Amino acid sequence: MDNHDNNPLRLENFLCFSVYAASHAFNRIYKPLLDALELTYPQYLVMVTLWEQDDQPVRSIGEKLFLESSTLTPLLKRLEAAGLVKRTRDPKDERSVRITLTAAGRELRQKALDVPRCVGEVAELDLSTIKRLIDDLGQLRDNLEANASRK
Amino acid sequence: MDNHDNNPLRLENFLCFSVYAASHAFNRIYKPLLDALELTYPQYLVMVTLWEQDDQPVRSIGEKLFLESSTLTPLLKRLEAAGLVKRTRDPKDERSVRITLTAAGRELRQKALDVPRCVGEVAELDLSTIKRLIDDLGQLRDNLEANASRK
DNA sequence: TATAAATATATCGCACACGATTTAATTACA
DNA sequence: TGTAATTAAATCGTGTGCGATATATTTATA
Repeated sequence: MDNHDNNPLRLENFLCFSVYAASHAFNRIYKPLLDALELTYPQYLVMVTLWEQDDQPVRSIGEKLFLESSTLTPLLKRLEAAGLVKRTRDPKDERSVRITLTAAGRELRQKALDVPRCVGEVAELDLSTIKRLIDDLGQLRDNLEANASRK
Repeated sequence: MDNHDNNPLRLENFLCFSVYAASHAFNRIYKPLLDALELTYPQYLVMVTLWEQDDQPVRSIGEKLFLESSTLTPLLKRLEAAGLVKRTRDPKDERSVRITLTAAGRELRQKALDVPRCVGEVAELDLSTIKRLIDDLGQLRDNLEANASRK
C-alpha cells in the first residue's frame, strides 16, 4: 500500500517530479484567471514584486523570483510595451535599469486582488497544509540553491 | 515572526510561487547531472517512464507526465534523433504512435541510476519530509487538475 | 453504409528559462 | 591614475510548455 518503494527510478518516488507536475498544474489554473489581466504567470509574479515595492532594479527582481536577466529583460520589455512598467537607466549607476510602475500598472493591482483567493479555492487544501508546504518547499529550495554552486 | 500574514498579494504567501521556485531550483540541480547523459530534464522524465514500461503510445506518456502532444512530439523527435527511442505508427490503430526504447536507450538507464541519489543529497531533507512533500504535492496537483476542467 | 463525432498526433505561434557570451559602466588596486 | 576585475543588462541559441488548429484515422449513429 506504500507507494514509496526502493526502485531509484520510479516516477512516483521523484520529489522533483511532484514539484514539476504541481507547478504545471498551478500554471494551468492561473492561465484563465490571468488572461483577464492580460498577464502571463511570470509577468504576474513580477507585478506582485513591484506592487510590494515599486522602483526596483532588474537584479533585485531577479533575486526575489530566482530569474536571470536573460529571462527578465524580454519579459520586462513586454510589460513595458503593455504600458504597465517603465524601464529607466539609473542616473547614479548607468549599468542598472530601474523598473517602475506606471499608473496603469498600479491600477491593475485592484483587478489582481482576488486571483489568490480563486486559486486557493481550487487548491482545496487547509491552511495548515498550505503553510507546511510553503515551509517545506522553501527549505528544499534553499538547500538546492546552497548546493548548486558547489557542484 | 510568522511570515504568513494576511496580505493577499505577498510573494511569501504564494504556495504557487514556492512550487514554481522549487521547480526551477530542481532544474538547475538536474542540469549538470543530466548533461552527462545528454538529456534535458523533461527528456529524462520521458526516459524514466519508458524504463518503467517500454512501448507506450504518446498519449500514455502524456498522461503520466501531464504533458500535451504539442510538447511531447518535438521532444520525442529529439530523443529519436539522439538514437534513444523509435517512433512507430501502431498498425492496429494508425492514429497512435508507439514509442519504444532502442538498445542505446535501454543502456542509458545504467548511467541514470545514481542521478536520484545525487539529487537527494543536495536536497538535504529527511525521508519523512520528502514523503510528506510528495503526498501533499500529489494531493494539491489532483485538486488543481480536478478543478481545472470546471472553471 | 454514409456521415458525424471522437480520438491521436502534429503543427504553429508565443512566452518563458537558462547557459554562454557580449557590452557598458563602475570599482579595485597596483 | 590607468588597467584589471567586477557588476548589470542585454543578446543569442536551444528546448520546453501550452492553446488553438489541422490532419488523419477510427468509432458511433442516423
